Amino acid sequence: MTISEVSKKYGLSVDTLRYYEKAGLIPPVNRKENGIRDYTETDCGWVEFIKCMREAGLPIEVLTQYIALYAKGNRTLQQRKNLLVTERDRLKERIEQMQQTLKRLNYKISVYEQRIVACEKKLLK
Amino acid sequence: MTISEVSKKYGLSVDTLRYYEKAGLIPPVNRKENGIRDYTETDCGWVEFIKCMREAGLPIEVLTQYIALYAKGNRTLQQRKNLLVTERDRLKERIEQMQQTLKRLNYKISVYEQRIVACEKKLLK
DNA sequence: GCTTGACTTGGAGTTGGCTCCAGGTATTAC
DNA sequence: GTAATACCTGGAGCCAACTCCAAGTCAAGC
Repeated sequence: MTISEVSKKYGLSVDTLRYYEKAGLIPPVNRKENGIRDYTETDCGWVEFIKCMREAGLPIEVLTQYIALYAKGNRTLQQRKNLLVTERDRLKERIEQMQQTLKRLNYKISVYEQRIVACEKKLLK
Repeated sequence: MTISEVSKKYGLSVDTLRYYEKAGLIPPVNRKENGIRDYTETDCGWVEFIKCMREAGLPIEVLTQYIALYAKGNRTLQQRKNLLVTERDRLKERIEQMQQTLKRLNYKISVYEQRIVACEKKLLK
């Protein structure tokens, strides 16, 4: 799979895909003899994973670390797990806070609705 | 209340507080004759509100718009409500996606736990 | 009356995360 | 064979959101 196909498939620009690889967010992508990227299923899997994690707000630095640990093989299982736990907890926190804010926005909107109705009544008098 | 007191109270740097005001994220803060900021309860309320919205990821530009509409008075009620509804919907979307990612991380962590246990067993043999 | 410390401003600098560009190579289409 | 197209690289540029800095004002304490 070429880079532009992967780009379309996941909605990431080719620049972003190359950037992710250079930055070590995904393991080095398979190449053809001429040096052109030829994404395997596995490569695509990484792209999808990283896209998902980035969208949830995990910082690039952390993901880079994760991939670096992954590259070191089985002896980093525990460290990788710890990293994921830390990020999971962070994410949970953020979600909870955002849920509070969602409630607040909903309440604020309902107050606006009441005020708008009240305003309209006034105008009709 | 001085800017440094507000800074401590809400955990925002004084630079950020001034930046927020200059950028129009909060309405102009009350001043003493000598030009020094003297935050009223109302000013503090705005700071708290904006802090909350920023933490939930609402962009500065949107919040600036909201404040600009607010400054125009009652005739912008509907527009302000619309803006809040848009942002509420966006936020809801983001939360749902993050919840998916949270699940995924939890699953991934559980797989790691199994693999770590398996590894330890192997070593004990 | 002079130092200290908290405030003021405008503007420059930084960070994270892309995004764009110039210059080059390789394959395909005519 | 040459033009178009898709890829490559290193590095510069850009945007959002702060963060820092220099130069100045002012009140309080010694």
